[in-house]
Amino acid sequence: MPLAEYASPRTVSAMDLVRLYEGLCDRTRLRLLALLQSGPLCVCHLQEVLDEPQVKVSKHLGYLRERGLVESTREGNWIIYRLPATPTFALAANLACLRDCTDPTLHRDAQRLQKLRTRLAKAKHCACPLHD
Amino acid sequence: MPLAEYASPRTVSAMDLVRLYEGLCDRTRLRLLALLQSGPLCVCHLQEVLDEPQVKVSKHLGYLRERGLVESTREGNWIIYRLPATPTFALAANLACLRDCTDPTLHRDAQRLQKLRTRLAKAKHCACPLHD
DNA sequence: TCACAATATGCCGCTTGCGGAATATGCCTC
DNA sequence: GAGGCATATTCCGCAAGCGGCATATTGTGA
Repeated sequence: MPLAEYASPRTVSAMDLVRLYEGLCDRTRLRLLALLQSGPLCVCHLQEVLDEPQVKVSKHLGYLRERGLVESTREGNWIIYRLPATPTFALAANLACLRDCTDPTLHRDAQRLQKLRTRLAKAKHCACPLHD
Repeated sequence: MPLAEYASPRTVSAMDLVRLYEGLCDRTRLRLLALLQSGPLCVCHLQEVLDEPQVKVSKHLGYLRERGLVESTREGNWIIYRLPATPTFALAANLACLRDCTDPTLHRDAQRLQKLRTRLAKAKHCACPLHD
């Protein structure tokens, strides 16, 4: 999605930027954000793709949510995480940087997510509402 | 300066990005980077504009230098800090965000720097080689 | 109401960051 | 080479981040 499509104001305070960068300065959180760029996901799928313990994924998602880098909604037992509907310009710019990032782990994550998606599309092994 | 003028590769590793964001996620460091966008500066001038203790300024500059967000050269007694000659795309993008940032402190800093520059241009109260 | 599934929270130990006081380093001048 | 200036480094104490274990919360379905 080109940056111009984001309607949020370009101008923010310095502390807004600090909060953004606090969210971005961890490898696991960058992996989560990279995955969410392909669409909303529930925690269990993020956990499966990252192959990290549930508590670790949950805490990092909470950290991102506190700082407005992701949003979440509950759907039954599941909590769906997504990128904000109208991200700030700075967030959008850094998500674009993340898309350009050539990193073996991010690449592997993307592949694992794609496999997960096709697997769920065929045989619904998961009750997650994203894959009805 | 438009982003397109930066020749550095767009692609970096995830850890490169983490190191960048570690440098960016502090208010004092954002103030330093904002000031350096108007050109190289020695520590004493940065310290004067920020009105912060010398050790604090020096440590944050060291932190930025370790992560490649600034470069430094010694000139006699003075050490001149500047933004990298060829910043990464991600750094350039975030410096642009910083320029768009409307923040009272950043604004005050910019004004203080301008006053300092004109003062030094008139009567050379400072031996700093940047103002010969 | 009970068991279960998905997710979050509290606590602990470890590491890192941050600010400040004191001290060290490097360079210049006399 | 002694003294002074600009800057960096070393400790210290404190706060915050991070990972893991255990446990709590919230919702679902029988």
